[in-house]
Amino acid sequence: MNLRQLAAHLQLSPTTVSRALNGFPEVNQETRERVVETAVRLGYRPNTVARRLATGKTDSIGIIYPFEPTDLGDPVFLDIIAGATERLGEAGMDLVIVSAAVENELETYHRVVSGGRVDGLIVARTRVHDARLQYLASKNFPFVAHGRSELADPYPWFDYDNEAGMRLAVDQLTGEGHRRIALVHAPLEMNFAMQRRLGFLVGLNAAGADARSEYLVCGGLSPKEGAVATQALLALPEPPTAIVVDNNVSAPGVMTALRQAGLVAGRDISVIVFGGLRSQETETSEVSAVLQPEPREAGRTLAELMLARLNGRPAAELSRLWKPVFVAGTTDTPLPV
Amino acid sequence: MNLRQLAAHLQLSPTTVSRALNGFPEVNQETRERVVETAVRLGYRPNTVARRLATGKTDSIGIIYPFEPTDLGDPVFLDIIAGATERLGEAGMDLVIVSAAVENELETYHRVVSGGRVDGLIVARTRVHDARLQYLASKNFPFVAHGRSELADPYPWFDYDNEAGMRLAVDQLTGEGHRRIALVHAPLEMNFAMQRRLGFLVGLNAAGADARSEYLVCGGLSPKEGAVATQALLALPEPPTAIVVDNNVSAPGVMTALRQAGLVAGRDISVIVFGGLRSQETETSEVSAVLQPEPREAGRTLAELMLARLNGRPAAELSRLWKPVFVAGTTDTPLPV
DNA sequence: CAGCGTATTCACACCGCTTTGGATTATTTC
DNA sequence: GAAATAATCCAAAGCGGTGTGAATACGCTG
Repeated sequence: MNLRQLAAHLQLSPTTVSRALNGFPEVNQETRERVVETAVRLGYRPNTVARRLATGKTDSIGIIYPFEPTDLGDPVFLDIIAGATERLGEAGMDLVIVSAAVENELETYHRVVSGGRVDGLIVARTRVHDARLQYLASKNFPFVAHGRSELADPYPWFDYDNEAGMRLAVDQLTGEGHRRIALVHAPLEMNFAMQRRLGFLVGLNAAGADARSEYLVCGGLSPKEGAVATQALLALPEPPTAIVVDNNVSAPGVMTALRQAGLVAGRDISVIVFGGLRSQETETSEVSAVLQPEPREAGRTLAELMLARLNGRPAAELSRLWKPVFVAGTTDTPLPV
Repeated sequence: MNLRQLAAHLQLSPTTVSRALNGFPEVNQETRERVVETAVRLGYRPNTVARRLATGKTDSIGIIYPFEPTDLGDPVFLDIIAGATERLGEAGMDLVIVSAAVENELETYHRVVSGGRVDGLIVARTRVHDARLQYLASKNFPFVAHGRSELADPYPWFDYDNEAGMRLAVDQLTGEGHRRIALVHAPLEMNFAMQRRLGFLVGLNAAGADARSEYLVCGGLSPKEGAVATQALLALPEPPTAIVVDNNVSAPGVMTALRQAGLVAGRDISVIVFGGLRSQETETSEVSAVLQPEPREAGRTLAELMLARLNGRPAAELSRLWKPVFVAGTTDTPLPV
């Protein structure tokens, strides 16, 4: 049942039927009712693809996520997807997830953009210098960045206040007397890693502590790398008394490494995780954490920004910065004197 | 840069250019090379939507997921999406995620199917009598079910051997001497819940224990409901000595309820979780679990079945049953004599 | 009653690609 | 050398909608 058939059935032209269904003013009220009634009765639904071709809008926005074959992925990613899907659904749009191998990520962006598959893209895990954002900006293709980046012109983004968040963690630890504080951070090409690192250094400095270079280790973005980095820290001649992990993907690895070394977090060593651990709802020992509130809301916000962008709102107005909060757990304790 | 322009540039007809790019035989080798070379040089990419309209294939398959506004979702869902996206990406297809409020779920199916948005659907969390599957089957619309269901004709599905898996858990507990074993199960309209419940009853029976009706409680599909169900169990005049949780969504709630009651799993009460807990990689106390291996592989398998189905393989051949395994943790112990 | 504005409907081109059914050469066959 | 065959290429018709400009009918004015 397509438009032509429906029109024939009604003894009307396809044009009029289309108008009637899409609420254009220049159609007789009586006719419209007749059209709508018959359409419903015959179960007519416009073909999405045809409409897309005609209008040039795909009514779907994409997210290209670099699924690593090895790691477990970002535990909040699903929540973000859920929130975004939900908000987009309210606007009648779909979310298309495209998988990209890390090595040909940019190629995937080219394909998706020039293939006209989606009206806009959500870009996750921004990097300090992000070729993806630069590409999209140069093509003037609508996008929303989940995390800021170095970019010449204003662009829509949603981010947490990473520097302030990290300050919360460091201030907590220095307040407890810690001075030998280590940072297990994500690769520094990630924008959030740089910002959090900055907050870390500023926080240490404010407390009159010096940042030792051997305490700044990269724990990648996987549990395994987090574990390796932690083992290196523990093997130092003078190991840290506290560890801050700047992301929740490698954090499980950090915890595992500590456990394997026979250390109990909160007793033998203090740990604070930026982003928290998903597990904490289940366990007796809760990880002290800097939390971004409501990952699902983050997804909704990203979608909201996207929709606003597609409605032509200027990019300069489209940015949101969320303040993380510190949530006390049992894994940080004052340094014994 | 569209096909027409590219053709004009090459002084060829759109037909020939299309043929050349799509590898049809009736085009001169020399011409083909010239076309391909120019297409690459000019950065031509066919418009996905137009191609879809012309061919009638959307090259994307959908998953309609009932995102609950309240719960945290299925922790393995992301892995499944990741696996499916990955496999579909290898075949040049996209995964479209459509959000559906629970109340108008079926309406969403209607819209997506007759709107011609996708070539096929993955249906998650099948129910014993599943209106969604019945609808899709009646429309002869390609789908793959994640979990079996009552359906007249053969259909493609992927599932775990729920009954056998539950037997592993029950046999473990009865082997440890437990007789007062409770089951916190998902709503019984879910197919897996029925199957696991069956395995539970059969297992108890095989051990000569009787299944008390007050030990069979519904823990919904959310941590909160799981907690409520557990509290009810603990409040019984004769509380169980062991609990099996049939899903990992409400399991965190069960653990929380135990903790709040001052009980330590593995010491005061035994617990086995079907599906395991995501947290277990981080904690010293590991939950004893019946595990389905590699959720990411499940996603790949679902995609694989979908592709096979779209290639016309008969539905009868398209089913996969995976055997769960028991993974010992520290939350189950022999009953003290 | 010619003239004109308004309300309603329609014919047709178009979106960008695929595909069918020739058309045009070039090559082979007898 | 004519006919059959193969190799290339192309015009045009979709796919199923939307959007533009024109046609038709009606009522009203002067």
